[in-house]
Amino acid sequence: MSDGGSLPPADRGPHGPENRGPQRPENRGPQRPVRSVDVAAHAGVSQATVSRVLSGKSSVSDKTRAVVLAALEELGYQPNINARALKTQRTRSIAVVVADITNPFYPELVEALSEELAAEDQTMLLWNDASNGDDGSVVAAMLQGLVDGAIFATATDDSPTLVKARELDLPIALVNRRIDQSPFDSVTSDNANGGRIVADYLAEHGRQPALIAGPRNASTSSERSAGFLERWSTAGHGPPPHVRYTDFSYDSGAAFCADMMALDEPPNAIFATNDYTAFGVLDMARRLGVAVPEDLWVIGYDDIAMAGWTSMDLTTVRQPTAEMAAAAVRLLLQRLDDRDRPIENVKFGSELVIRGSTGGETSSA
Amino acid sequence: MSDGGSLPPADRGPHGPENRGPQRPENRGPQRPVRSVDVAAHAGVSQATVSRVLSGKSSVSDKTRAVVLAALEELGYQPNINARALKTQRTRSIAVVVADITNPFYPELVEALSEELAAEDQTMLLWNDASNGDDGSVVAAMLQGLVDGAIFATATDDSPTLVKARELDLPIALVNRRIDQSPFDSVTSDNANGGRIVADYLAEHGRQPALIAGPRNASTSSERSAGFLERWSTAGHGPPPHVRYTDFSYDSGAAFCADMMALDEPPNAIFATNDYTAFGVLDMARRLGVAVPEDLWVIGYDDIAMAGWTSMDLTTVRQPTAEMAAAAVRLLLQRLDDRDRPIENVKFGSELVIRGSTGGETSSA
DNA sequence: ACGTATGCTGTATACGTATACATAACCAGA
DNA sequence: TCTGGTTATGTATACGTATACAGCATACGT
Repeated sequence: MSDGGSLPPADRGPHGPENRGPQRPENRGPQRPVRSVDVAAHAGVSQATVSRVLSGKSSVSDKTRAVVLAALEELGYQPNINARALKTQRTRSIAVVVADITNPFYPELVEALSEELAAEDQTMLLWNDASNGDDGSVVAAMLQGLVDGAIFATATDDSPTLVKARELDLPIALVNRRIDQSPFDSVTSDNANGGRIVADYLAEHGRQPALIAGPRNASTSSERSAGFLERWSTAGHGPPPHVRYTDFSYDSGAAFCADMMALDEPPNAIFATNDYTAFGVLDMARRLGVAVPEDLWVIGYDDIAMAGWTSMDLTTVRQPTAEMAAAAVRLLLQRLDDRDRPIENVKFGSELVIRGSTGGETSSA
Repeated sequence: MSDGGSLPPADRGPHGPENRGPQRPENRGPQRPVRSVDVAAHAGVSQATVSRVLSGKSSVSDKTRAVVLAALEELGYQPNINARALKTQRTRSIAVVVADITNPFYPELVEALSEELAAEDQTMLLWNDASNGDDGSVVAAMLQGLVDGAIFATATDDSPTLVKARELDLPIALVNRRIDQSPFDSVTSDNANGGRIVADYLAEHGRQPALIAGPRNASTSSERSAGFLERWSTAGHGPPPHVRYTDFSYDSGAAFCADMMALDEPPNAIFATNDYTAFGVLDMARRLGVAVPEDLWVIGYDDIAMAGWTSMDLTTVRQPTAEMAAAAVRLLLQRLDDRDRPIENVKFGSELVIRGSTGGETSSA
């Protein structure tokens, strides 16, 4: 004990000398936070012992533990996250990267991720970034120790960020989309099979579809359309469909639908590789007076909540968003614990959900 | 100089003695991050000088600055955020608290907040929490130094979190909703006037409306409905409307519409205090075969993107979400710079946007 | 009795940065 | 030439925590 006494805070405030005198009833601004050393003084132990009680990793006698716990409670101790992170090199924060939070699929995914992370006592930092973090900010955040790892929901095959992250061997998990030859843990659903299911379903009912997909460098888009097109051609379901690769937006769906309906021989079904785009298709059909499903079947992918709305009533392929989010969080946290574990690629099943935007049941299970 | 030499890293790795020998082409795991002291050694200056160059707050000779900048670049230096935060007591991180990210109004708001914060070089931590952070996690995050401040998008009058935050005088800004006698900076739109506009518009066209609002403890809900109801009664627009206070959900809108249509004398207009709920109203009308706008006018509030979709085509009151987000960020950052500045309550105007869910223009400007 | 193992606790230190303080170099004015 | 004031830089320290290390007490075996 070199410094006098053992009173908790003292005159450490920014106000100068003393804070004595009659206490004002007003708030005097934010008090100086109480530190573990204050708790230690209050409990009559060393700071190290307080730290040991907090971490629980080291042995402390029951009596001491009780005293410390009481002091923690009484002083309302809150650990300084930054000091802890500096010392441990762990933040318990995870970045979640999403390209477009206004696409309603992502709020659902983000909500699930958020819950899973909270359950693991992790904090979520949300990157809503059209460039997918390709400004380098996500990598920087990891290198700067802002976050321990990142979950990418909208990875693209050619993402510079992921190239750099791979070089630096940063802990990253992909969810929803994966990338080729991925050196990253990933959680996806069986997109190719989802595409096949749709192809079979449409062929079974003698429909001649068109396809609107997202960009080719997104696995959700490429796998769903590849599965769909491959099945369509190899199974001899009919003449090749019109195909367009764009983005995943509502507007693109609307534009595609308008273009298709303007053809001499318009398709009588449109498969969109995501629900949000399918809504654009539906809305344009509505505007053009094209009857759904009589004259046009519409199928989406994801089964977001809005797909079940009366106004949409969209047949779609469901993927288990919540389970996928949980798996992604699990994979990332496991990797943080063991950087050398083998890469794991989890794939969930997917399932056709038939609603009013198409006209018939399917015979296959 | 007490420690030998001035080589950057050295044998600080977890691998033991030396890292010499023929370099392996494989990645050797994440390299030890380079610290300011490494940069200093590389540049032949002291760590303090590197820090001065980085902060720019202190004078450094042009020559030294150039050398340091070159070293920073060459070594790919990234500052350790936690160490910096520990020293400065500033994180440059802001919590954004939202009750339900799947309500499509919030992704739009969050996106705007995210952009504004990024422009100010702040990181956004998203709290998606049905309890509005009332588990205490947001307050804890601030006390623990995880974030410098917080923006609440879904404040409620009786929120324990805000009570505690007030006691602790934590830097918080409210956006979208405000609370009574607010000791917090806030940014809202003129909700009461929005309600009045809707009342006048409906009366002008001889409609007899019902009202579905969110909870009473949300200012958006209470102010919009109060403005609406007060104007309706004081202007002698007609008999008092049916009113229900629930949550802001789609399902509540649908349920309310069903209940209203089951009345002996159903209203021929429904005003919902938010778009998301109005969609539920619209969808139930569609399901029940009630013609909109012929038999039922529907009006929402917020003018989210979906309100403009063909399937919704919803008349609504627009509030300037992006501007509000920008103002909220500005207020919070100003408060962080000066904790004693007077509370500021910014209020934006709002404007009726007439679409197909109602049948006529308005005569008032 | 001794020595050794074990459990508990305190002391000292490190994490990486920002900055107060000291000091040296330089320059202008007399 | 000396003095006083800048400017530029280095040295030392603090932020709050976790933990290696050492020391002490107790328990246990012989």
